Amino acid sequence: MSDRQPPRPTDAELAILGVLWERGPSTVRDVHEQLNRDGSTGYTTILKLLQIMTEKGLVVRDETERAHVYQSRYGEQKTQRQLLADLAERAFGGSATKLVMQALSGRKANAAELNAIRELLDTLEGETR
Amino acid sequence: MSDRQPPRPTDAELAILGVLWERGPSTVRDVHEQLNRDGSTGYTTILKLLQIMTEKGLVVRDETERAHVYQSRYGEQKTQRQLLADLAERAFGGSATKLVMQALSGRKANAAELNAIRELLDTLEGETR
DNA sequence: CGAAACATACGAAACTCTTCGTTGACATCC
DNA sequence: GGATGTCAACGAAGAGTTTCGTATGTTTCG
Repeated sequence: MSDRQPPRPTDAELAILGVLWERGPSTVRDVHEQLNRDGSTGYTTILKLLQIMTEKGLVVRDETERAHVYQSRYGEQKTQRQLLADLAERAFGGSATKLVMQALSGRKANAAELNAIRELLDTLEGETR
Repeated sequence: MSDRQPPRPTDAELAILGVLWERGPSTVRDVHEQLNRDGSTGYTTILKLLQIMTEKGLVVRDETERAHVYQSRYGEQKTQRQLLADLAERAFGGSATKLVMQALSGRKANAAELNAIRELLDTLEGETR
C-alpha cells in the first residue's frame, strides 16, 4: 500500500548499488573505499546519497551498529530489468524486441557470446510453444 | 574538433526527439501538437527545450522561415545505440551481452519476434566468421 | 490601418542531483 | 581524562531539468 514502485536510480545511485550488489551489505566506509579506486568522491557524498536512497526506498538501512549497514532493496537483475523496460518505453516505442535487436547490431560479438544468446533463445522458444 | 560527443538526452528531450524522428523536420507547433495528444505541456515549454537542445547540439535549427524548423542531429538508431551503450556501461558492468540476455529473459516474446532475433544472430555470426 | 494570431526570446520558479563542509555524538587509546 | 579518530546528520551551494509567464516582434485579414 504505502510502497509505490521504486524510482529509477540516478547515475551516482547506480554506482553505489553496483557496490552493494557486489559486496553485499556494506557500511558507508566500505562503499566509499570501493568507489574511490577510480574517480574520487568524498565520504560525506556517499553518506548523503545513501541517506537519500534510504528515503527513496532504494536501499534498506540496519542501524543496530554504530556504523549503519546498507543493503540494496531490490536485486541486481530486477533493477536491470526495470531499467531496460524503462529505456524500451522511453526510446524504443515500448518495444523490447527493437531494443534487443539494436543492442545486438550495435556491437561486435564473439562466437561464445552469440552462442549463449542463441541457447537462451532456444529456452525461451521452448517455453512459448 | 569543436564537437564533442553528444550528451545523453533527458526524458523530455527524448520525447521530443521521438517526434522529430517520426515526423522529420518540424516546427515547435508540430512537436507541440504531437506531444499534446497524451499529457499536456505548454507550447513555450517545448520551445524552450528545443532551444536548449539546439545549444547542446542535439538538434539543428533552420531559421530561414519565420517558424524555425528543427531536426534531430543524430539518427534514431545512433541515439538508441548510444543509450544502450550508456546503460550497459552504467548498469551491466560494460557488458552488452549481459544486457541483451537480461532484456530477453525479462519479458514474454512471441514466436515471430524470437525468429527475427534468431535471424539477426545468424547474420551476425556469418560476419564474425 | 489595426486587431488578432502566431512566433521567438528571456527570465525565473520549482524541483532534482551531486557535492561537500561543519557540527556534534561516540569511541579509542595514550 | 583529554586528544584523536570515526560516524551520522544537517544544511547549503551549484549545476541541470522542466515548467511556464511575459515581452516583443511579425504576419494576416477584416
